[in-house]
Amino acid sequence: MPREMDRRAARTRKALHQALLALMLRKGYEALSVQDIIDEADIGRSTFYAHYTGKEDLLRSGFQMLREELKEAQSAASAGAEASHDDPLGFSAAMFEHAARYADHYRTMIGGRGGTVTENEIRLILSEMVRQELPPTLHGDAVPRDFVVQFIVGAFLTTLNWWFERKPKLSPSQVDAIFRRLALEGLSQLIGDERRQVDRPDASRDTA
Amino acid sequence: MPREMDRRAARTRKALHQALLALMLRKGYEALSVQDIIDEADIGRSTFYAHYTGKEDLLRSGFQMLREELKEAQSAASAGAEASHDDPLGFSAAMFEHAARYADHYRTMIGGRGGTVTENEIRLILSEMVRQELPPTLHGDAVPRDFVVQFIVGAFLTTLNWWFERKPKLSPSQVDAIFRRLALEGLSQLIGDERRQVDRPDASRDTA
DNA sequence: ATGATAATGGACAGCTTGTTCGGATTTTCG
DNA sequence: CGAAAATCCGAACAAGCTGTCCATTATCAT
Repeated sequence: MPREMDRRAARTRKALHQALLALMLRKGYEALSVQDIIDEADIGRSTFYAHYTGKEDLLRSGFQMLREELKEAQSAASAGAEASHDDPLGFSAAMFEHAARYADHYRTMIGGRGGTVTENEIRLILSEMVRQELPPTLHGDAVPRDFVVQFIVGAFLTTLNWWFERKPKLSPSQVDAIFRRLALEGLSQLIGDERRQVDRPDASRDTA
Repeated sequence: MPREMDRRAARTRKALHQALLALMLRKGYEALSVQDIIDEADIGRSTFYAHYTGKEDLLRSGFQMLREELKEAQSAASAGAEASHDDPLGFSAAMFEHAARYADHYRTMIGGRGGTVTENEIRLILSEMVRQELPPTLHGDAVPRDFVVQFIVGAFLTTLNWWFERKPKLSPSQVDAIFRRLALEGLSQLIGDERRQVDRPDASRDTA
């Protein structure tokens, strides 16, 4: 791999990435043909195949950057609050921040537009992040560990999708609050179920 | 729509549905061509287009049956336990039973194999079911109603996918128990977070 | 500037799609 | 049973996409 890339190559790749992003927002990934991409980017056919093996390759390479940056955000977040195992979803705020900054990219990945490949990819990334944050032991063995991971990742994706589609005006921290409320405390509190009326921990733990 | 269908037409459609199911289990939906389907079903090209406008049409028509049966299962479940608003996820057990019976169908719809169309379709079906079961008012206005719906649907799908991919031996009721544990009570109880150690309601409510 | 290197655009064969025929076959109904 | 009606079939089509090849052109290092 060439550490420094020819300027032409760099420009070509950038153009392709931009074209892909724009088209995915418009038509979704699956409906896209290589033809569409090179038309949008105004790039020759063979040029495309000189750089990537197909649209999936192009897509994946686009993830690389996001993936690394997200990992950094996680590190930063769980380093700040060393209480990683105390608040195992502590990095959720950082994640929503990151999503807000790259809203367009996330939008293409999540919900209908993304398609199978994209969905899988982001699931893997998030899964690993969650797995790291999760404490080594869970109370009781009733709920398998890998299920918990999947559950959280699913909740992330659901939240992101709802955010972008329904309430794009909400700030990352607002979304994070809603997410945590539901994922951490569960549905019982929200739903009828008066009996359990939960003597809630009075929510005055610390700052908010 | 012909109330009674010509036997030949019925056979053709059945063959196409079976072919689609088999191929989706093998290769997934997106990767499928009409060519593959008619080869597998041993049906002429023009015959296919005489019945359906394309593979998506065929797919959707396959849902019809499942959709109706699932609705019935829901009705039955929430009729038995009239406490619909008391235990708003009371039909979850019925849903997992249904999924177990039509495991092959569900398997094609969920997780990688399904593709975008399928995923959307099942999301819609489940969303409506959940929306009906949800009580008219939620405690506090912190969490928007439609978000709760999406959250539950997402949890369903996550659970189904995990079940099929990782622990296909589990019984519907076992899966349901795990699901309810996480969705209703939330993560706090499972995860470190010793402080909140929840004075749990002693779980001796009534029958189980 | 000049040769070496790499990106580029256009053209190619192979495949899938969706449509349109006429003819063969099966079903339905009298 | 027998005829009319409906359905299936196979072939052939234009159009579109895919992935590869090669000659041309632009950039890089010296």
